[in-house]
Amino acid sequence: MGEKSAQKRKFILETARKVFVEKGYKLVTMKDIVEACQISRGGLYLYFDSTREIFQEVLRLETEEADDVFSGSIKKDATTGDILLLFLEEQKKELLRRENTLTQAIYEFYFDQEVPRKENILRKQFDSAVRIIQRLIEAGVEKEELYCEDCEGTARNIMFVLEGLKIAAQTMGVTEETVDRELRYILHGLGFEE
Amino acid sequence: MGEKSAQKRKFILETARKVFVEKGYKLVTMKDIVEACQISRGGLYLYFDSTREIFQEVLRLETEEADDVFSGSIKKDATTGDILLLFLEEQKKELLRRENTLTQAIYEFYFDQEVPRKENILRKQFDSAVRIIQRLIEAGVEKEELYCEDCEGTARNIMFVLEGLKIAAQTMGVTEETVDRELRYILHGLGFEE
Amino acid sequence: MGEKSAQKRKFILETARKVFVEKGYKLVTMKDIVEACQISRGGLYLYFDSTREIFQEVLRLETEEADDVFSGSIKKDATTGDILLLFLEEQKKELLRRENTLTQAIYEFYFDQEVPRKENILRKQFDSAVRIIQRLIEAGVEKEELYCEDCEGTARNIMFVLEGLKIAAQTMGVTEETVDRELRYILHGLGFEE
Amino acid sequence: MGEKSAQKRKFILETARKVFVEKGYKLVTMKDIVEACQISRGGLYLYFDSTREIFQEVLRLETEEADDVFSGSIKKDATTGDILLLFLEEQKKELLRRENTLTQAIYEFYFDQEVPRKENILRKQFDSAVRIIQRLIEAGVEKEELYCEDCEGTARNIMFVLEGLKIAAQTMGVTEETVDRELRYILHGLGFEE
DNA sequence: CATGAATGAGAGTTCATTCAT
DNA sequence: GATGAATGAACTCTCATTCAT
Repeated sequence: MGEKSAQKRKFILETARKVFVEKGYKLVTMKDIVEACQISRGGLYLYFDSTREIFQEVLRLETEEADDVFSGSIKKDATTGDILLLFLEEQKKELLRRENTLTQAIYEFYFDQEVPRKENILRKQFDSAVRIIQRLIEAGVEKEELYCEDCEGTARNIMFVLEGLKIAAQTMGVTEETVDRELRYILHGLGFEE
Repeated sequence: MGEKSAQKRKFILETARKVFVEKGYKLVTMKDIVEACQISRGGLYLYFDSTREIFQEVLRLETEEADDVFSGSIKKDATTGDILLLFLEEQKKELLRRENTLTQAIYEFYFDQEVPRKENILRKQFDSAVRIIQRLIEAGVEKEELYCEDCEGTARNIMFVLEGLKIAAQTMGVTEETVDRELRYILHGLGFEE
Repeated sequence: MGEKSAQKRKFILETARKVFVEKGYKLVTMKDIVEACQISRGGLYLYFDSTREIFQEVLRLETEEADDVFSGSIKKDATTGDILLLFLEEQKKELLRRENTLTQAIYEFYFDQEVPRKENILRKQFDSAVRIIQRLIEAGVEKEELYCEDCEGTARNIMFVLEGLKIAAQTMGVTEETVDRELRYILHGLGFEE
Repeated sequence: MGEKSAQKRKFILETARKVFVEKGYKLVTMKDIVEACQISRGGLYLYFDSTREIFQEVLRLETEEADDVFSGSIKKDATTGDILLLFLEEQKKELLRRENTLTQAIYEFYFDQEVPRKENILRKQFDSAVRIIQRLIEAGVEKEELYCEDCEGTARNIMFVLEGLKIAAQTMGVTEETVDRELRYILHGLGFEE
């Protein structure tokens, strides 16, 4: 595939992303994507064979960028607590966003697939987030900003709460207050004084 | 559309439930259900007009039974801690079950729908569970079996963790140890000694 | 078939008539009639086997009554011209009525069927009307109220104009003025002074 | 829906025309047309969305051609009376034709539709025919070939007679003699000597 | 590479007709 | 007689996928 192709491929993925944001994963058809991209029906097949393949690529792009964003926010110099707060704030924003989010599509995708554990991006991101939080907490404990008995357990617990909030936000609706209250609960458990 | 044979209606709903367990919500077709029920194409339409309608009925049955189960387990005489343990054990079983669970279908259904907050069964069940856990904890605190500063907050937090575990189980896979570890973490936070 | 049946049969035909008035002939289904009658699906088949059969019966009733009406209006004592006027007035009313008329259904029915000439009610009515008009004109000529060279030809011509007006009313729309103008044209041709 | 192949579009319309000739308008299905055209089920939908749309296009073609034919026959040099005769002869042929005529379908179509007066092709053709006949008669009167008091009224009357003959031909059957007699009646009224 | 017409499988839906009760 | 549940054929419409250009 030449250079031009790479560009078009990118364009398709970006456009398809919008479709997935709009309709989730399961009900998206090749036709939907063709129409969104305004390309020819056959043209799409030159690049991808199925919505599954397209979604996987969309997901790959998504997570690559996500990693960038993450490391970006961490590079800033700040106290450990600040970083943790920043991270949680970021999660909150993501959580509450109803537009432009792939969340539902991602869940639907993983409902459908028997993805080998190792290749499961959702899992990889979850585990990586746990590790980061754990390190943040450990750093905070060291500096005596935070209190924590079982840093790994706490980190994991936080992530499960965030997952719980995320799915709740998508299925039952969750207000900003609810999220704030949960975050406060978590921080309080860490001996964090606002 | 009258009630026709209540028995057949029931049969259809039970059979459709299996289909939803198998395929989730979004990709289930009337044809899938017709075939699973081994009834005629037109026959299904005597009872229901759409998969949406069928799913809602399946859901109603499901939650009615769920309520029964819940109150059933509470009737037993036991210490507060035991009841809480029992409840969490129940949740764990439910969580880890990959067969015969409507979880994915329910999530997909609520992804799709703009359900008014008050009619959102998922939400109602969540809120009701929070209240029950809260009462259990309060009872435990009174009997000095448990320790807790903010019972309502803790109850809600527990439920979000459970939600997080549930969606994680469906999308990234979660082992029994992971669930146990999480439950232990929660119980530990309540000053519960195993 | 007992008495009760005859009554129900009548009821079905009267109700079916409304359906044919509403939808024409070709697109009426047995279901339409069942629903309009509020009887059971199977019940209708005890009386009739098809919409075709039902329509034929409706038509029979219709024309029987029509004959009555016709002879009724003729019984009055009046000058020949008055009777002719009365007849044309009646036709005009019928022509312009868009509600409660079987006209379209009848046309559709005869489009569909290869009805033997002798059994064709439309034709029988047409011919009978021609004869009546002819006699009226002849009577008028005798009394020197009217002028006419070829009474049969004129009578037939009048009927074709009326048919033309009728179909035009159903397909292109025809105003009262248009009908009046035509009737005046006809009467003028007969030397009729208003 | 683009224009796709104009040729195939044309082919579909021509084939569909035959179907409408055969079955009228109301009972024609997309399937009928698909089968007549021997194209694929989905293929037809690339060109048209409904039988209604197809019929409208068929009708458009039909009337365009009709206009051509009409102006064609008028271009010939001939006495006014000859042209009128020619026109009526044409109508007669059309009237008596039981094959290859859209007449029934057109009537059924207009039964079904609430077509705005201005867009009603049937009406437009009727009105246009009235004007043409009127002009022919006027020309004939001028040349003293014909006699006529109210040329417009007569023209309209002729058209209603023709309409009456047309619908009679489709519903009760009309012999050639009947038509001839009627035409003779009309011509006689115009002082036309055969 | 790219297009878009064409195909045919498959899902939705309606209804005539039958039949057990 | 009467009911209405049940069946299955027939239609509508959509879309994944292919292929000639």
